[in-house]
This record gives sequence, structure tokens and C-alpha cells, in this order.
Amino acid sequence: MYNHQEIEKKWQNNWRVNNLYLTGQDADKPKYYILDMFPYPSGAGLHVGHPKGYIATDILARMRKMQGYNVLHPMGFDAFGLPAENYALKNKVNPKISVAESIAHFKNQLEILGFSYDWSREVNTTDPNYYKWTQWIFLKMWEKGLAFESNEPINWCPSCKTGLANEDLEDGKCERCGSEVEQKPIRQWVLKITEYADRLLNDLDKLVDWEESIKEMQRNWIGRSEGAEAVFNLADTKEKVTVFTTRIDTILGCTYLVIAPENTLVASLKDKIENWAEVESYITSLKNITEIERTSASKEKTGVKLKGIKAINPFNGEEVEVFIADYVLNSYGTGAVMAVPAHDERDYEFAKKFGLRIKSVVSINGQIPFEGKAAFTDDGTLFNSGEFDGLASGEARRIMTNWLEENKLGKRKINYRLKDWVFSRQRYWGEPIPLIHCEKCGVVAVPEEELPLKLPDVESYEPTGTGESPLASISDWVNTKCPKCGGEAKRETNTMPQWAGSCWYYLRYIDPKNDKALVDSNLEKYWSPVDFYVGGAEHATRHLIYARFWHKFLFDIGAVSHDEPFTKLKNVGLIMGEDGRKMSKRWGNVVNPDDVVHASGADSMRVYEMFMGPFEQACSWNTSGVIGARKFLEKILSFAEVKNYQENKKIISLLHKTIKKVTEDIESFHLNTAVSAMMILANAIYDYRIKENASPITQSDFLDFIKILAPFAPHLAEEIWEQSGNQESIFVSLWPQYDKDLIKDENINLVIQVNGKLRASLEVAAEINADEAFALASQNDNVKKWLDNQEVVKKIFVPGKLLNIVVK
RNA sequence: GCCGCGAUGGCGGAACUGGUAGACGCGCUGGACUUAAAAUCCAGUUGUAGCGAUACAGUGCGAGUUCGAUUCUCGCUCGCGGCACCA
Repeated sequence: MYNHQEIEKKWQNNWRVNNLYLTGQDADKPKYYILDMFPYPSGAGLHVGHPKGYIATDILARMRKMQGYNVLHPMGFDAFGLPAENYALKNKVNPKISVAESIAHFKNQLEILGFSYDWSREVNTTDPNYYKWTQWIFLKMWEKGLAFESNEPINWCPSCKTGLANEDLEDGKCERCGSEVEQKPIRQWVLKITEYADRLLNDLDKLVDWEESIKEMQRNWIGRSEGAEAVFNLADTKEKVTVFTTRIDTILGCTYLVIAPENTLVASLKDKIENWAEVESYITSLKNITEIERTSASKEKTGVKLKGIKAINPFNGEEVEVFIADYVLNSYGTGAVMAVPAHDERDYEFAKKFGLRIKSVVSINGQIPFEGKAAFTDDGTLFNSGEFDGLASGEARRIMTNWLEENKLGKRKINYRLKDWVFSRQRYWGEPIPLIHCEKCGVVAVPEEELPLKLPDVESYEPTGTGESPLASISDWVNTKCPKCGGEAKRETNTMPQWAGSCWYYLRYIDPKNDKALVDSNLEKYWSPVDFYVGGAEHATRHLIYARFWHKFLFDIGAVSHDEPFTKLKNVGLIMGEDGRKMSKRWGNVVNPDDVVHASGADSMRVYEMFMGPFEQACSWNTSGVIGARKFLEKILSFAEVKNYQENKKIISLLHKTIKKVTEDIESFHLNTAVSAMMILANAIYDYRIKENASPITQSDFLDFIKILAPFAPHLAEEIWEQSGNQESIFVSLWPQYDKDLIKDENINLVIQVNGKLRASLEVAAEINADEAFALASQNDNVKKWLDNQEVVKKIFVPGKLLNIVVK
């Protein structure tokens, strides 16, 4: 009776043939740009969790279309980068070919779910016409000095044989393959994202429609900390050590300095360090343990004193000892800290171990909390601090920083945990970096008219591990002429990282075929910014930071009209396996959407996935839940024949309430309650039909119900719509409006409480007043029982809701 | 350790700005149909006591505010996520 396979195939064909989902272009309509994070096509295909976000955006996009918006709802594929390349290597197939296959497979899996994407705007980050503009943006950054060459040690994955950005690590391991990452100096291109750190942080406050959790993750990731740099001159040398601290107010409690072992300063003091042999062997010993072990807070701190080296406290001229120790990181701040064991837990621990002096300088009400037992790290009042005695910590920080600046012994300083973006990969499958190295002219850009600089075919795309990409072996590609002087020159052979292409793809959808400009400015002004963006939370500190960074840069050069790309952001919660674990081949708990669509239908799967629970929340798949969704659709299909209409005010009112609720719930992405509201309506209609053998609503009211169901179950809705004699698609019809008067109830259930406990529930007219309610309640047997011989102290009446009678 | 989020029946979850806790779905129990099963349909389903009306308890734990608390405040416990020797 409900032949989902036939219905779904029929309508998917119909929509395609009629180009139903081409982006609206009516000049007099408002726009709505609703975007999914585009997938990274892998060989494995989609599991049922992937489409959850796509279903939700599809529902909103379809409703917006019916509400009369020009809707931009596109889809594409992000396909450069390590996963695709590693898959290709493993299966000994050219990534170009394997990626094309994966995309075809993904697209097919998406199509059978009945999405309303405008496929005419599909983008593919590996298409030269696309990456032409990825390269163009890179060149603009390079021109502005935001892309620079560096030889600093960076994260190196020994298995993927490439440098990685901080964002590519998980617990100090390569996010792709799980290998321990080493620190290795290689020549690399770096993007100065730190130059945008403050804006990336501050502008989060403007993003009122982003989930707080994501903004918090970005704040953590950027990790701004405000403090001061202070200069400690070294006694008997011309050298000095600059330290970064957020607690300059405690500097008079500084009893020693600690320098990171890798800090180049250490080697430069070689001749002055009396125990150099000991120092050197300590530094060597640290190379044998991994970064994760070394920086684990639970590990006991180690270190070595630099004998013969003394540092001078800029505030009081006191000489303090200098150590190198594993607990100070070279990569943060200045790679050196002042140690105040009385007021810093780590310094306290280290000082205890090495028997170093502990000097308190902050007290609270004249007391020093935990003195002799632990560090006191809160703010308080200064003492033992000379002219600064008596100042509150906060005040002291301001005054003492000023003092440093006046005496040229330091300055105000803001540090970020965020690091510049290591942007080159020593791999094949990425956008070639469009730069040329000329011996005479230095680094020269590939001229804009020569873009795209195409990724050449290569015999072996195995990574070399030498710090050069496989492109380096193609001499007729590498060797070129300098665009400036015409002399012999070599191309840059590093490629861009996986995240490059996704930094601006949402702009390409606006103007997908443009080869004259990144995006036409009129189109950009019309469609930007993205109104609603949906994707996984795992992109919080990767894609979403990178894209905001690029977008702000594009804004600065006038290429886009807004300084933030995504107005509203929602995260889709994971769908776990039936066993509660993440879906994975390893657990054998992967559910393939193709199977679900085949057995129960795309519409049932769509309804079920929305009904499972709150959109942002993770939840487990439950196969019998799909059956429940299907039963609901079958029930609705059974109403299609309206027989024997009998007006029923309650059900008409319920219909209008449901229209209101579903509209609002789609808007706010409370899709689970939208489905349940429709189930309640369906149940009410069903019960009426069974009991009265009549339809409680008219054909036209029923079709309004089908319209609000349509975004959820588009195929079934079209079928019922067509069977009712409509020629055009239901999705070109207008979204129903609810009638305010009809959703008002004539009668309500008035709750009667005695001393806050429910004693009765009376059906009364909605406009009943307190006295009438009390009179009615007093007649109720059960209420009488509770009021018997009691003095009524107070009556609380909430119109339309309840009467609470308080007795003594 | 710091920051954020969460905890409601057997399960997923619902409850608007403090006002009937458990909507809706799954599962389960009983019944109808059937030679039988599946499917379908009907009834029930927080716990305890009671034939029942009803009563008491109940939203992680302990306090508090209130006529009234799943909802607000304070103090915990557990779980999830992010950051983490970041100075």
C-alpha cells in the first residue's frame, strides 16, 4: 500500500527533470542562504549519521522556499588532502580517479535521500577552476605579508611524511594516522593567523546566533592572555632574558628564572655556564622523550641549574639563579619564565624539589594562605614589595607594568596560545603553492593570468620524507622561468593543506562559474553572509577558525562585504551505533543509509532521524525507531481519502496549533518536537476516523497538514498532493498560515491545588475568573475533603491555568 | 587543574517566561484477528498500597527561596566535550 521505492524514485526523477531546486532568482524576494559543511568523500561512503545535518537543513530550506524566499542551498565536495591521498596510495590508484569514484558514490547516496540541493552549483575543491581562486587568495595573502617562509621546527608526522599545523594534532598525535608527531625543522610556508587573533576572538561576541560551546572552544583555542614582558639582565654578560608573565605583581617574589632547554639563549651562554657538560647532557636526554610525555602535568619536573649565571631582577636589582627545566615551553611566550614559588604551583613544586628559596609577596587580610604547604595563587595585597606594598594585585599589575615601560625594562604584552598556521604539506594531493624561487629576485608570485597553476601528473605520488613533496621530482614542472627577470627559476613544490579549499567554498556557491573574479560583488552582496550553517562540532577549532580568518582577510582587501561569513551556526550531534559506540568498521556497528532507504524509505529515515532527539545532541541509532516513523507516514497516507466530512472544532484548532508549532520548531531547529506535534495531530485525526467513521477535517485542511509535513517527508507529500489533483509540485505552493482565533481554546483544564498539591482538574471556560473558579472548586468532592474545617489563608489564581488554595 | 554542557520511566526523549512531570516514539504486558506466526488493530504501562475512588513517594545528591521548583539560588556527585606544566 505504501510503496516507498516507487514513490521516491518517481519524485526524485520528477524534481530532476523539472529542475525544481534551481536557486531562486526573483529580484523582489528575500534571500536565504542555508549551508551544510560539505563532505570529504571517502571510499567508505556515508553512514546514517552523516545525513542527519543535511536532512535538517533540507527541511529548513524547503520551508523557506515555500515561504517565498530565494533559497541558496548547495552542496559540493572537499577532496584535497591526506585522507584521499592515503586512500589512493593504499589502493594503488591515482587520487584523481579514486576521488572521482568516491564523489560519485557519495552523490548517489545523497540523491536517494531526496535533498533539494541545487546541483548546478556543485563545487569541487580539486577542480582547477576552483583552486585557481584558492591559489589567488594565497597570493593576495603573500602580497600582504601574511604568508611567509619559515624554518622553525614544526610538527612532523613520520608516517604521513609531512609537516602539520597545530590544528592537525589530537593529543599530540597526527589526527589522520595517530602517529606520534616529532618536532622537526623544515622549510615551510606559514600563514599569520595570529595577526587576526584579536579580531577572531573579539568578533565571537558579535556571533549571537552561534552556539556558546563552539565560541568557547574557539576562545580556548585562541587562548589570549594579557600580561607583561620583563627584562632580566644577566650579571657579568651583555645578555638578557626576557620573561612573559601574567602576574607581574608577584615579581618581587621571584627567586629564580627558568629558561626552556631548547631556547637558543642557552647555547649562546655556553662559555659562561660552568657546568656545560651537565647542561648539554640534560638537553640531549630530553630529546629521547616525546613532547606529550614531557609536557604532561602529572610528570615530575626536572631541570638543571646554569652554574655561573645570575639574573638581575629589574625591580630591585636582586640577583637570582637561572635554571633550564622541562616544564617551560620554548614555543609559548618568550620561552623563559620568572619563577615565583610562593604564588605559582609549578614553581612551588620545582622549588620544593630543588630546595630553592620561597618568598611570599601577596597576602590576604594580612594572612598568607597555605604558607609552607602550597602556593597561594589568588590575587591579594602586596607586601615585601618595596614601594608597591599595600597595592591590590590588579592595581599592582597596572602600575608595575607602567613602571617597566617607563624604565624601558619591559612592556605590556598579550600572548596567544594560537600559533601561526603551518600551511605547506610535503605531499602530492593538494593545491600547488603558486610561488617561484628565483636566485636573483627571490620569491616571485606566479602571475595571476597563469592561474590556475595546475597540479601536474606524476608517476609516483608517494611522499618522499625528505621535506620536499613528490612534485620536486618532476623537473620539467619544477624548472621554470622567473616571471620577473626571465632567468632560470624553480617552482615551489609544497602543496596546501586539506583545509585550504574549505576556507572559502561558501563564496563559490554564490557564483560557481566565475573565472574573472573570486565572486561577483553584486551577487556576493545579495547572498552573503550565510544565514544558517550546519556541521559537526569537530570543526570548531579547524575549519571554522580558518574560514573566519580567510573571510576577514577577504573583507580587508574588499573582496567580500561582511567581516563574518556565517551568521548562525548549529552543530549536529553524532549518531552512535546501536551499541552506543561511535559508528565504525572496527565495532561492526555501521548502519548504511542505502539499506534503510531500501527497506523503509528515505522519508521514514528522514522523519526518524529528526525525531530521535534534540538536533545538537548525540544519540544512538535504533532500528525499530525507523519503523515507528514509517507507521506514522502510513497513517497519514491512509487519510488521503477524505470521506464523510464532519466538522470538529477541537481537531481544526489542533491543526492550527500544529502549523504554528511546526513552523516555529523548524525555525529554531527543534525538529524532534515538530515531528511529535505532527504525530499528535495524526493520532487525533486517526482516532476520530475510527470512532466516528468520518473525517474531522476538510480536504483543504488536510492538504495544509501535508504541506507542513512536506519538508520532512517530501516524496510522500508530493504523492498525496498530486493524488489530490494538484498539477504543480507541493514545493511551489505557499506555506500555510495558522489562524490566531482558531488556536484559542474555549474550554481549558483548570488545575485546582490545595497547598500546592494537585487535588482536581476541572474543565471550565477559558475566561473564568478567580471567584468563579473558587466557587466551582469548592463544589468538587475531592477539593471539599481537603478544605474541610480548614481556614483558607490565600488563593492564588493563574488565569487559564490554575487555582491554588492555601489553607492553614 | 581551568572553561563549557548535561543528568527526567525499561529505552530515546517532552514540559512555553516557576504552574497537571513523563507528551510523542520504541519496548514490554494483556486481548482481538489467525490452524499458527508475522503484520495489523484494541487496552494498559513511573513506583508503592488499594477492586476502586484515591493516597503517598518521585526529575543525580543535600540545602534554600516560593502558595507552588525538572525549571531559580548555594553546596556536592557522576558523565560528556574543549583547553592544559600556556607562566
